[in-house]
Amino acid sequence: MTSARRRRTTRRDDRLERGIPEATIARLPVYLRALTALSERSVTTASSEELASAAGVNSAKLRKDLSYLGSYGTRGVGYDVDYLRFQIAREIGLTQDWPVAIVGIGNLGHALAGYSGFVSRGFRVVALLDIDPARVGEQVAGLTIRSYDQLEEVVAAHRVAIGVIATPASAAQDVCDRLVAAGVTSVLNFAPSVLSVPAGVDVRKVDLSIEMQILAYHEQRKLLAADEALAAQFAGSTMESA
Amino acid sequence: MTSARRRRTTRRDDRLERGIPEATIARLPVYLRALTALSERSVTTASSEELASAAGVNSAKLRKDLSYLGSYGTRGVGYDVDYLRFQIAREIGLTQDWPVAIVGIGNLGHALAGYSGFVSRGFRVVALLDIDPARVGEQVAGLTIRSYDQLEEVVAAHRVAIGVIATPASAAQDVCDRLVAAGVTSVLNFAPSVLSVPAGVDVRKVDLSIEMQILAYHEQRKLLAADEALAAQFAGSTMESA
DNA sequence: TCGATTTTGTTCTCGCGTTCACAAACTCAT
DNA sequence: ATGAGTTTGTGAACGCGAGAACAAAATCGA
Repeated sequence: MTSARRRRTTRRDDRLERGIPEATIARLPVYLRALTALSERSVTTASSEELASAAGVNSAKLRKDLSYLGSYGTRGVGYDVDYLRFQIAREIGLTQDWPVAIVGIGNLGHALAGYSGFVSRGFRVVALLDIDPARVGEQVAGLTIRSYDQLEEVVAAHRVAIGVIATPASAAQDVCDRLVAAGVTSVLNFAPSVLSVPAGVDVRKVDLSIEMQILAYHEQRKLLAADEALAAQFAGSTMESA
Repeated sequence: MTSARRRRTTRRDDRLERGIPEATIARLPVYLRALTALSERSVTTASSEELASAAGVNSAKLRKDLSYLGSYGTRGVGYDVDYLRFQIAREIGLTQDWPVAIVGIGNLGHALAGYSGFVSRGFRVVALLDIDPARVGEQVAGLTIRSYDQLEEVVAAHRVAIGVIATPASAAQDVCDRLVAAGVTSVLNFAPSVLSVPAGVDVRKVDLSIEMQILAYHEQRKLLAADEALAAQFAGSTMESA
């Protein structure tokens, strides 16, 4: 039976079983965005070179990435924009509906609840939860904020698989534990804290200030480099006069 | 002169000249956060093992990362929390003040303007800019929203080196061009678009929906894996009965 | 039908980052 | 003072991802 099932082992089969490299997965949404933009401009076909420049990557990398999904291009022609778009969307899982719950409706939670990038990609915010009784009942982005106590109820009722944490750091681990216990298996964490979760649960962290700090480091290096160049120039002139 | 300056070439000197690996830079803010948390709990000393678990990384990696900065630990003891904290902050450039301008004060811009993680790390939001005349003049997080027209003026007046783009994708490149022309050399982009900038300008992108899509991919794989396990079980039982 | 041209899919090589493992260096108890 | 016990800092091995380069496959014109 095993041999019958594996009679034709293509690269695609291989990759679906062994998994697509994480680095590739992280770029697929970018390609998807580029394809959507092209499609909106009524472009029907695009070469790897065109797509790559639209996505801001190297064309060899793009072709290799796409080859993990299968052979969806035509040599001598390029890729059919809409067809490839669908294939990538299917691969990521955007052709199905993902109910999402957001916990912590402060400034950031507010912004996330109204973020159009979610809705347009198969994500559906089904619940907003906050611990502050003063906020419960408030309308945000067409939803009513519910009590934190109803977390388990909401997760079960909507079969929520993805939870978003937008609380202060101090509350994040508790929220995470309750989400996981209620059945959530993927967590997107905006709180600046390290979460520990059981095996089988995925956590991704978005830290707004970390990105800023990385920029600060490079910015500082630019200043230092400019200083050194100036100092070297000055040292050179004193050497000459000495 | 060159030999006099380089009489003692330590690893630290090397790394400061050749630069610290990007992957390490990206983790330094995480270590910083962990150290701050320890300091607040009045912990004065921490081993690489303790620090690593607080930061959610492997201890060998943490030690190697820290070794790029210099030898700030004591063998047999560990790291002095406050001392190491200061060294990392200095390395990243957080001991100085970074004026920041935010362009696009929608939901997300609002959240960013009020984000405490910025202020507490040497970042100072000095200006909020929006193109919508209806919003200009509004008070957000203690600042008055100013007109997009004043961008150049504001950047020059406050010597803004870091610009944050929180506009829709369609406006992002234009905003970026104007920021760069005005003197900004680091851009943090929250808009879902690929920005092109001249050499010497750093861009970092934060895309809220990409992280979500990566989670969706893994979530889908979990479902597929569960399906396959079920199918295999079923196939096994039919084989037996056949 | 055939050759020229274009563009994909894949192989190969190289470099970076992660991890292991251990010597060097420090503390502490006796 | 010395040995036992810790913990850092780093050399070495390894694995993954990036990019170059090319063979395979498709189109198109004659």
